Amino acid sequence: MDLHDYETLIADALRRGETIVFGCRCRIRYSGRAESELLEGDRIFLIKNDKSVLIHQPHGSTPINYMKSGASVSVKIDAGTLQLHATNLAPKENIDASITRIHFYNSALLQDGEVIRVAGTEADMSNMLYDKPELLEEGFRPASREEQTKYGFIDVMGTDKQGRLTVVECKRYCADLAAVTQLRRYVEKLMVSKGISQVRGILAAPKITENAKKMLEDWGYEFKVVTPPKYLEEQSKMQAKLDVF
Amino acid sequence: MDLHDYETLIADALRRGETIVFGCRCRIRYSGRAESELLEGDRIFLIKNDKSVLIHQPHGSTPINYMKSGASVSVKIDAGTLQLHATNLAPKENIDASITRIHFYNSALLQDGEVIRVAGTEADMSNMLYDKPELLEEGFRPASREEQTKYGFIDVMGTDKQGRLTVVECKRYCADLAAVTQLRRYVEKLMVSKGISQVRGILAAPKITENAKKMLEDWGYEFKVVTPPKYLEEQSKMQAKLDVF
DNA sequence: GGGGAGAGATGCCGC
DNA sequence: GCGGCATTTCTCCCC
Repeated sequence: MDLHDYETLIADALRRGETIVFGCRCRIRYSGRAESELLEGDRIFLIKNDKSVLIHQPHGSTPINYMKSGASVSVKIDAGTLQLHATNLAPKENIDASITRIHFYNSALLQDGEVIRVAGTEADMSNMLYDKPELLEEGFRPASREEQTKYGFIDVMGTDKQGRLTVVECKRYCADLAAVTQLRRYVEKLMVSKGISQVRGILAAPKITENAKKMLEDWGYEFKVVTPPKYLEEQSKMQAKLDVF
Repeated sequence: MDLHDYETLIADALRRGETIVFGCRCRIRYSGRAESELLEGDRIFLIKNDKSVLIHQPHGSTPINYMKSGASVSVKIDAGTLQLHATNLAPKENIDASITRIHFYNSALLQDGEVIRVAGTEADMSNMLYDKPELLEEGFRPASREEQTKYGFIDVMGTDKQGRLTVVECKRYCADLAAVTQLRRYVEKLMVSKGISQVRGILAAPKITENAKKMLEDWGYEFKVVTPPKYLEEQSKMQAKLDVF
C-alpha cells in the first residue's frame, strides 16, 4: 500500500459517508478564526460521517486541529505526499495536512442514534432546589427555575421566609469570581426593573474560592453549600414520582 | 478474530504504551464529576500513549465520554462481552464500556514532539496594542501588558493623553456581558487599591453584543474596534525585529 | 495544588 | 442567525 492507494481508499470512504480513522506522519496548517502551524509528527485523523474532522497528537485529550461538521474534505497526491484539505464556510477556514506516511487506516459505516443521559449538571441542581427548597434554606419558596428573562438566565428565583425576592445562582463545582459577577448582574437588573431596593442574592455551590467569597460578602450576597445530585437511577425514580402527580 | 483475541491485543498494546484506536459496538457508563449512561451504538475509542481515553460517536466534534491522561485502563472478557474499564484518581472517576463487537482495530507506537504555533490569540492582540498603542487611540502610553496583579490579570494598562490611568481588556472575537463585568472588576479594584476616583476602562474587540454595549456605556466604559493580528509569518518577522533591539 | 482567565473553545437553547 | 451560558469544559500560567 502506497500513498496513491490510500488516496483512493480515503476518497471512496468519503464518498460512501464512512467514518475514517488513520494514523500518519504529517505537517498541518490551519487558517480561519486563527492560524496555526504544526511541524512533522505522528497523528491520528478522525473524519466522521457528518464530515467533522479531528486531528490528535499521540498525547493530550484535546484535538490539536479540528473542523466542525459539514466540512468539505478532499485528498490528492502532490510531490510524493498525500495532501488532505478540509474547508468550511461560516466561518471560512481551512486545514491543510501534508502526509508523508500512513501508519494504519480504517473506515466503516457506523451507526449510532443514541443520546447520552447525564446526571449531576447545573440544571439538575436547580431542579433539585426547586423541588426541595428546604435544601437552600427553611422557608424559601421558589417561583421559577431556569428562567430566560431579559435580565439573563436565572437558575432559581423565589421569595424567602420574610417575603424578600431571592435570586439563586447555581454552580455545579467551585464558584469563582465570574459566578459572583453573574449573580450581581441579575440582582442589579432585577432591582432596577422591579423598582425594589432589596433583592437577596444567593450563590449555591459545593464550594467557593477565597476571593469569590470575599467579593460576594463585600456585595452583601450569600453562599450556601449545595452539591449537585448524581445517581441516574435515583433521578429516574424521582422523575417517575413527579410524573405521577 | 473474536473478542478474546482483541482482549489480548489491547492488553499487549497498553503494556507497550502504544496508541490504540478501534471502532466497536458498545454501551458506556461514566461516573465521576458527573454520571452518564449511553446505550448501545457504534463508537470510536482512542487510547493514547499518555493513557488519556477518548470515546467518540460517529458524529459530533466533542468526545461523548473521556478521561484525562494518567488513567488506568484494563480489559477483560465477561459474559461474552469485552469489558473496558478506565479509572482515574483526582478526581475519582470511572468509565465502564461493555463491548459486543469490534469493527476494526489498530495500535502503534507513535512519536510526536512538536508543539503547535498559533497566531491571532488574545495575547497577540494585547502585544500588538502594547507595541502600536496608536491602534487604540492617539496619545495612549501603555505601561504593562498581560500583568498578573493582585487586582487581576490585566491585558494592557497605561495612561491616556490626559494622564488618566487606563485599563484595556482585549477580546479576540465578540465581546459579551462577561467581558464587561470582567473589565468592571479590574477598574473597580484599581480605583480602591490606588485610591483614585477616575480610571478609564476600554474594551477592545472586533465587535460587541448589543447588551454588552449598553451595559458598558451605562458604566461609563468605552468600546474600541480592534482586530487580533493573524499571519504567522508576519508575526515571526515582527518578533525577529523585536529580538534585534 | 488552587485560582484566574483564555480557547480556533463547543454545544444547547431561546429569540 | 445572534446571544447568553453551561461544560465531566480543557489548558496554560502564576502564586
